[in-house]
Amino acid sequence: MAEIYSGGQLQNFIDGYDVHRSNWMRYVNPARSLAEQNLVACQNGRDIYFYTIRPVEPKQELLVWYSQEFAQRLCSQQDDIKQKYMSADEDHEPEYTKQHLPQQTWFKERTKEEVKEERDDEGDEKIDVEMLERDTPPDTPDDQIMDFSKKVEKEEKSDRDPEDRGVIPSPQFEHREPSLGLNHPYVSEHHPALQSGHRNVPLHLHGLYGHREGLVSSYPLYPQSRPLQPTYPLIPPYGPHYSRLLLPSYSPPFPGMLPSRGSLRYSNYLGTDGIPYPPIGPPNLLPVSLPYPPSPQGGLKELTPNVSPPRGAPATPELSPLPKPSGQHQSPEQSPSGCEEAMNLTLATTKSNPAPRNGPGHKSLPYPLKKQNGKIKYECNICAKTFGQLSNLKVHLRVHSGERPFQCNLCKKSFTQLAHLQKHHLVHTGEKPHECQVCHKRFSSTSNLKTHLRLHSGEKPYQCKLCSTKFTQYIHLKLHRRLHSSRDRPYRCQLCAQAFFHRFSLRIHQRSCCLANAPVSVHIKEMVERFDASQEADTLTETASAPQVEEAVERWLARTLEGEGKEDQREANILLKALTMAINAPALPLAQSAVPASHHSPPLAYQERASVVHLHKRPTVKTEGQ
DNA sequence: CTGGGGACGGGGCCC
DNA sequence: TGGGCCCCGTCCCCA
Repeated sequence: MAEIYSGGQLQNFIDGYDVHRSNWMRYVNPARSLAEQNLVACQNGRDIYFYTIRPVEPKQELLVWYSQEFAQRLCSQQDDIKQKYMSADEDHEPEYTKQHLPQQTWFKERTKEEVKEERDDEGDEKIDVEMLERDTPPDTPDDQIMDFSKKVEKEEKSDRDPEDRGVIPSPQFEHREPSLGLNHPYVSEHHPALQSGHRNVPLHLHGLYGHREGLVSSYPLYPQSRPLQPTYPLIPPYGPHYSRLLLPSYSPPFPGMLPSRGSLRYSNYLGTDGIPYPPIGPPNLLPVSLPYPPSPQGGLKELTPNVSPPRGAPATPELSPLPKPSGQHQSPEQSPSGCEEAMNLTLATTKSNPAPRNGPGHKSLPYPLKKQNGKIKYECNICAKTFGQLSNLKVHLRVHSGERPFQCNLCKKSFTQLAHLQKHHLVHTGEKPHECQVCHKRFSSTSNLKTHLRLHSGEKPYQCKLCSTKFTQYIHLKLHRRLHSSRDRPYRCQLCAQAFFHRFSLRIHQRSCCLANAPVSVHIKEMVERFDASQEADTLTETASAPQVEEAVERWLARTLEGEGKEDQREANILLKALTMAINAPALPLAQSAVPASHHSPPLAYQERASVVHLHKRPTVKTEGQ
């Protein structure tokens, strides 16, 4: 039997005593061990459901696992029940005595006697249903739970013969079929709302997670729309099959994602809100289908959380973050009873302080605060970077700590942010949500789409400052820059150590800038450098005459400033004159290079105009160093 | 070598 | 407080 609570009030109970009114669920055996379990009972609204936590092969017995302690508690509660009967409301006491007292002893009597007659292969514990007290909104849509049934139905078509006790074909878990819930045996005919005799039944077989555990009060934390949560400590942390088959409607969107770095510690992730896993991404990002390779981590041991997730946490931890590297582990194997111990650990970890954090960024909490422009800034104590919000800083700290809590189970890549993992998953799904409105080519990210759009707009924001070649992507500029740096520049200035590809470039450099007033000749110096690396300069021989160099400079300037505005063209002409003067200036003996620059300054006007050219550079063009 | 696309990292900001 | 979304930037691969 099971009690159904809503809003903390007992609404009804489900009694599977009468075999003629009960359905198959009353016959499901308890598992003898956690590993044997393949069913979990849960409450949705007024109904109790079983759902599978691992694939169930044909003819395989369905087993709901209950802990030893739970069974003992159930038995010990019989005394409590009797006492409650004695003190029950007078209006109902007679009916209880008449109608329900036999059911109180049912657990003991039936499990040891009646059931023995019905079944040959029984264990000692005979508990049909786990009692849950989930305060599920009555209007919770059915499709919010157990959508996996549809998948299962496709995969397994097997016998639905109710007489085939314990060997329950998966389709029988189809939640849309009312006859498959545990409510069916009795509630339809004996619903307390319809039968006054069943109201306020003082049964308190609360089970593992009754009020005495102090956990029920956390349920209202879940939003109304949040679907049913499984009874967590009864759910072993199985691998991929588990995540695929279970409650996908509120499972993470990408079943392939399993935290696999070490063992799971939900308490670390839960924080204070009790929400056991990250919200699901937008529906349009859900993969249509996913390959589902078996977990390379193997079986239960590797995937078993060392600390059970808090009650109400989902059965699917795929998108839960990986454990922080600093926590202490305790595997279920270490505990006398993995389930109960896990529950206790959960309680302890959720109530106490989280595990201390190690590593950089975690030492000097609380985070240092700065005030900038009247706003509080949170400063990273590693790199001194400031953030407007503490949450941003916390995410940032993962950069220093190396923590990458979100791991893709398909390729084992891990990420610092869930969003990155979600974006990454598009690699596996092949989904490309972003479409170019011009050519309708699709891209997986907005960034890549934006880069692509430059092809249509002609925008080339990255420009080489040496040869003025423009690129649509920065990486192209960087690769291009290697061309300049990889070549030998044999002609080096004795004054500033700047080297040039061409002798005439060095000559222009020395006559125009190195010997000129430094503040105003910087741009000239840069222009000479760019010209030196240009294709126009490459076409010249080292013995080129001054007019030839002048002509090359003219061509280069024209090409460089092609498409620029009139103002830039005018400035280019002035710059050309400055360079031309330098080209045609008499050769300076090297000894004169030591002469103070002011003695050899080019006309001031030229230098000033050159600076103007620099100012008129288009801001959208990013050259090196910008 | 250039150009194009894919993938990913980091951070800002809103809710 | 943390998730979600968005943006920018960077790197890699390949034609």
